[in-house]
Amino acid sequence: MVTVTLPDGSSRQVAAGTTVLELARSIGAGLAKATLGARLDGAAEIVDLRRPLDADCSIEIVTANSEAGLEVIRHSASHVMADAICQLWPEARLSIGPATAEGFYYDIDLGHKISDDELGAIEQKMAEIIAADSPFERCAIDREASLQRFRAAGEIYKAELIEGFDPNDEISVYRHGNGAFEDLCRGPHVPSTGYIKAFKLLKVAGAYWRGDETRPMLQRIYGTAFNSKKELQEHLERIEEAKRRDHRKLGKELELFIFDETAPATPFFLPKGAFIYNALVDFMREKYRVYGYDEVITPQILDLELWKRSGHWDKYRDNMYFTHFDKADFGVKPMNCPTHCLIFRSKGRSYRDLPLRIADFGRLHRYERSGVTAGLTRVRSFCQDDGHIFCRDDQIGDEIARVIRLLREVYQTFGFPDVRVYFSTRPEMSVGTDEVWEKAEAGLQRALEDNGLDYTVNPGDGAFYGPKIDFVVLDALRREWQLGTVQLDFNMPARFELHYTNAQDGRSQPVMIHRAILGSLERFIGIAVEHFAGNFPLWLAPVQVRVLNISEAQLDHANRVVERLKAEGYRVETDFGNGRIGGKIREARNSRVPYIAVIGDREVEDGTLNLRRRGGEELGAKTVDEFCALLREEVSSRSML
RNA sequence: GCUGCUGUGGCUCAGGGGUAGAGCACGUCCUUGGUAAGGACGGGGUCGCGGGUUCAAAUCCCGCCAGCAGCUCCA
Repeated sequence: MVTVTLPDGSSRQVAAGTTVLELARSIGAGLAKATLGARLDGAAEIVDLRRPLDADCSIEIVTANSEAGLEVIRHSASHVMADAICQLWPEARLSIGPATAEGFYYDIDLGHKISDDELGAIEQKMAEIIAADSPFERCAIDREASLQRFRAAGEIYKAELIEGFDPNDEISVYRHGNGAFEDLCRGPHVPSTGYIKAFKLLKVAGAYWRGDETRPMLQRIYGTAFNSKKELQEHLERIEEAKRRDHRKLGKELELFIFDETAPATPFFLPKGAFIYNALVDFMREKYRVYGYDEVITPQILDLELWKRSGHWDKYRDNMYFTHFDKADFGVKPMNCPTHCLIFRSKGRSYRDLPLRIADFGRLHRYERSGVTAGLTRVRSFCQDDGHIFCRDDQIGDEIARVIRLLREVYQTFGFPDVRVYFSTRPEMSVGTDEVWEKAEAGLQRALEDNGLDYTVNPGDGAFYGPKIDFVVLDALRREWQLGTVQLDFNMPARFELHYTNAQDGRSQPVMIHRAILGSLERFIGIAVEHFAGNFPLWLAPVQVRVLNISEAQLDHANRVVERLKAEGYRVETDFGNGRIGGKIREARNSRVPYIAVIGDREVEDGTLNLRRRGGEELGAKTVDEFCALLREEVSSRSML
């Protein structure tokens, strides 16, 4: 007998060798039916429901309704898809096919290029396999024998996978369709193909074998699966909603920005987009006054010597633009930090001057490989809400805490309450000694812990001059976006030989904290467009009010109202054309103006505006004074209404 | 950069070896209409760029450029 402990703390005695499924059945028939596998002793991996329980353990039964259960379903769906593809194209060679956060994919090597139009045929084949409801069978196999077999079958990817496995681990394959389909796999899988209730194939794209761009490119077929048709439908609708909110589409429709072939990956901000850009800068400047930053303006193009000193020539050259004139070479700045070091060095500094916080909205240029740019979220020219803090060693903790406070305050304003934190350590391409890096990494880690932040470590993902903390927010569609960053740097100050006079009248080297809150304004605007679906809060909306007339009879009055609103500082647009009110309302709504004000004879009569909010909410008649008071309050509170 | 796909009026897209189409937008006129599209008429495109095949290329082929979905890389 073995003792199994259930999540509620109770325990049961079962005969050794009892399977997970049998245990579930002993608890209840309903549970047994829903069981897909189990988590033993809190392990990350899930075991098969046919796994015998040989020793005492704690067990958590995994059902389809849990995240882990969904993963099992998706993983099984990827096998079914692979089976379908192999049936359609028997020459296909399989590599890997895992479940992902949103669905699953399978990377296959196939001479025939699968087009999106062929996904339907694959889905149909999958539906047949699912309808057959054939059991998934697990089978442990011998390492050497299986290597031979996979090699003989030309399954070079599977063979390579086996070669990489720990020789002590058991190797297994899963079969379904009465052995017609077999795939190297650790499992677990659903009991039979019929458990896959709702799936959909989404797209096909290229992916390098093992993510290595020097290795062959395989075809990756993406799909998703859910526990029910309803959940699948909801997921597909989320995808549609994301498409509707795409900032590239809305940016064009709302006339925020354009792109042109003559400047790849570099936006042209139209008046409305430029307004938002400037409003964000103004917003940060307001915060800077409170948080003690001094703004500077620094050169765009600097002598190559500077970039050699900073380390950019060595470690960042591939991302930089260069130019040549007056018999000298120059680099276009990809970062502001070196110029800020020059400012620090421009006069003698005392420990009393520290921390020195410098902010810069300078334009940066970074060469990005052609395939990686996208809309505003990845561009070649951008502006960060950049800042560098020069401080003493003993001020690091306070300064980072301050940045985190500022960051939270800013994210709150935009309705990004959930922030995920990533801690990135020394990358391969880096400057400085091990000792300095250890100190910097320890410093940041302490700051994370002192500020009570839960974080995930990204080993080797730091900047070339120092480790960093990245702040990732979740938008209205629960998608992750990286915004802020805090980087601790002992290297740049050393390379620029920065120093200040300490209290003992000696020389000390300052520490440099690189930080950005919004990240790049370009990316932030792109994210904000999608987050708000173009419905910017009043303070950020390029146009706040659109005034419509019913007929020409109200023109004089309407013009006076518009002048009054403009005089009060509001951004007002008019539609005094000869269309009908229904059409004007429709256009105003599509333009996502926060307030629509209608003026007809009635409003002229009693000196009011007939108002409705962007969402459709009718506010009825209000005097211009009342309306201004309402606007004033909504703007000053930066309401998210 | 790699794989696949795409490029036709301002926008969304149809067409496809024989002198370019729709809807929306735009302009003019009619209409002065009370909360999601009133009507009529009209202007506007060397079909991304360059080469090739052909009697003839927007259409087929090649190259380049740009964009899209991913991969790899990043704010």
